[in-house]
Amino acid sequence: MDKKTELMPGTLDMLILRTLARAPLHGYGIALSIKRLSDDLLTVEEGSLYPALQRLLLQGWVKAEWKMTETKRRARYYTLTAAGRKQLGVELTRFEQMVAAIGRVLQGA
Amino acid sequence: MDKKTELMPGTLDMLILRTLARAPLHGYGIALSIKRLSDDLLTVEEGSLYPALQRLLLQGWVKAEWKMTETKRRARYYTLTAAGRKQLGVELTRFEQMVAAIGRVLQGA
DNA sequence: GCCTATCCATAGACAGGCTATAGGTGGGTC
DNA sequence: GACCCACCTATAGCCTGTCTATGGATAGGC
Repeated sequence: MDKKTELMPGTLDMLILRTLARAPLHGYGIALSIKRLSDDLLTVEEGSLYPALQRLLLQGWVKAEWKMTETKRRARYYTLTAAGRKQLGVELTRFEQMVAAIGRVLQGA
Repeated sequence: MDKKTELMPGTLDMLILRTLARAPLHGYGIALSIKRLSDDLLTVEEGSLYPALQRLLLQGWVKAEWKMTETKRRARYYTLTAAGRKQLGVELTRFEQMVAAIGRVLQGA
């Protein structure tokens, strides 16, 4: 009955890449950043986040290394690669096109 | 390698409801309408369209009846119900919120 | 007689997000 | 000392939704 998705399917990779384009971050930090910037409207569940990060690693769009956080915890920091930056561009363009196209259909030109 | 989706997942039901809000149509006509209004950017495959229509029927958001087209063909016309109109509103609101939220994340407020 | 556009519909594959679960640490409170 | 909260990673299995691949049928044009 209730459509409960907390994300727009297909946009998660783009959101992660965009977040990492600002600065390297660990998974938890990425989720927090997205949540905060969206005023709590977008919530990235762990079960979505980590598989997504695995995908991005496999594609070579991000790389990862273990570091210590400021709070002295072990955490895996993800960094955008050059390919990742390029991919981000592709996805941004596609997203904007899609939204524009949907807008035209909704509008009923 | 190639992200090939012709639609933004999760938006199809909304697009169909919006299309039917203008006038009752058969499946093929719905697909054409969306394709044209979006300047061919959004293509609704049959394998997506008919399952979607079944969903909408089950939810009671549209009803269907067999009629003849202007070109003398048997075709199943779908009409928006009151509940469907309400649902369309819900989905439109949600979509706009989502897009706005994503925009904020991309922007990096 | 054939081809294209029009029309319906389903089965099965597949991607991606969600639920549920599991485990570990630093720092504060009672 | 026991406990809880915030922090942090990760996986298995489910579910929803879209795509691919089929299958079938008819009207009209060439």
